[in-house]
Amino acid sequence: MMDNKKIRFTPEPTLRRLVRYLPVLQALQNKGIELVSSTTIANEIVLDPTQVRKDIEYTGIIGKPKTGFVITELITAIETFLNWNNVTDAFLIGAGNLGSALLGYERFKKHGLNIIAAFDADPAKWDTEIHGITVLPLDKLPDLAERMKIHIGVISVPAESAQQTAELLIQGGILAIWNFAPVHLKVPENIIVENIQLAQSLAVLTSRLRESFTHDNIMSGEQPNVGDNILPVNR
Amino acid sequence: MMDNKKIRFTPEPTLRRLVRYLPVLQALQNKGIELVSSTTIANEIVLDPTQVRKDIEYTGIIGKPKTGFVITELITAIETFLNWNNVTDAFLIGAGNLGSALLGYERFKKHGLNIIAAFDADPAKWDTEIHGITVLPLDKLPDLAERMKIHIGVISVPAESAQQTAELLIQGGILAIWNFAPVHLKVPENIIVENIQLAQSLAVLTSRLRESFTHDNIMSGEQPNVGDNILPVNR
DNA sequence: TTTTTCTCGATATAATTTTCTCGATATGAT
DNA sequence: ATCATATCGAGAAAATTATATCGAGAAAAA
Repeated sequence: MMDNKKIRFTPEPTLRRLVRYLPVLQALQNKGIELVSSTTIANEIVLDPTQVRKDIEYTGIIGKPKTGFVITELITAIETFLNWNNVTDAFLIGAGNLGSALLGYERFKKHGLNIIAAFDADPAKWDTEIHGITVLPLDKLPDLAERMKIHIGVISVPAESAQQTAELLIQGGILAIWNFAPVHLKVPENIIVENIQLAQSLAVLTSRLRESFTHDNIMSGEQPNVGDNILPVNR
Repeated sequence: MMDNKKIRFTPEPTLRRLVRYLPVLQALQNKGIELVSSTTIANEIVLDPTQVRKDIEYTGIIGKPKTGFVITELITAIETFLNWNNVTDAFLIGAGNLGSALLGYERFKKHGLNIIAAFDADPAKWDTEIHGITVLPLDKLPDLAERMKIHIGVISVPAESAQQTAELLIQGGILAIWNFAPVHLKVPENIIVENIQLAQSLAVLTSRLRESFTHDNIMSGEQPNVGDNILPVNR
């Protein structure tokens, strides 16, 4: 299939920063300001102005020397770039604690995601409504996904059933999966998977906390505890 | 103080990968296997073996040529490195949909986090229990945090009140914040903040989806839609 | 008008992270 | 005992990402 070898995607750090620029821009807009410089944005979120300009370059917007960027233009360009102006219908699977919370998140619609149905394996949940969204039997998923041309699936099932849920989604012709289950999904390479791994995030937090203690201890000359082995040993 | 200029933290990608090694190791352990090579781990999650070795190096564990690493040793070392063997008590603020879901997550205890109390500004929620955890009035937070020497705060309040919640936590002597609110918190630099930004994750997903469409279109010779400006323009 | 100042965007440099290469070593096979 | 093989860990190379430098253009001030 042609040489689809190496298509370059936008770097993830850039995408994440673009999201952070939006509230800054909106706040300025609310103050009635029409123009913004990369420096202003950078100051607001502690970043390098050059980096802000590089990120903005991806959206295709070009600024003017001395004045900067037109805020409305920039907001629209970022939202378009992120595909947030095309709201896509999605299915959610797993109407447990987390799934229910996600169903209640109105905000997702502003971010291009509209969850229109939920699925669960538990018959007790079938035909109930959670935040206005009906829970359906899991086995109806592939057929419905295909008929409704659903492209995004949100997985909030327990770890054990995540893989088979993913397969069900793929069977239904889904293109992208937002995965909240703490497992690495094995999927064909054309399927886009974006993970929310709470454990990973928590690991960063707890490690940093340990590291900050450790560094303090080193400074104050205290002994690290047994098992505290901390930094890579150079030998 | 002293010269705490540049203490090097473990790279975040390394921390995140270490978390992913754990289930692989546990699965092998459950099969009765005692030794593992970096290649085996790497194959399991589609990664470079050298990278696996580099990551493991941080934990202080050293392997043996030809045989690899002792699985039990490695698991313990990773968990210790992540500080998951020292379970830390924490407070959660904001007992809404998401907050409640988080309170129901038993798994966090295995990851070094034990949420022992929840706080909310809404009097209707005071003294109720969610997943066995009592919800307390928000204004009791700073005093209690200080007296109980709580080091971690989990913020799951709406965006508008996140900053003031953070300040309340800091006032109570908290050291680290796990922030689920969609805002960038402004905190003193010694405070550790780890964000779960659903919008950012979603942005990666929706962008990739757009990019994959766009690339397909390019290949099939179709015109991109108006406003699809996609890739950085080289001029 | 001319000068000053601010900011863009192109290019260059630096830092970080990932991947590759290779000698050393432990194990199992001959 | 010797050889073949798998694997480690150190260091080099490559790739990616972030930061710094600087000429040019636009606006405001002199």
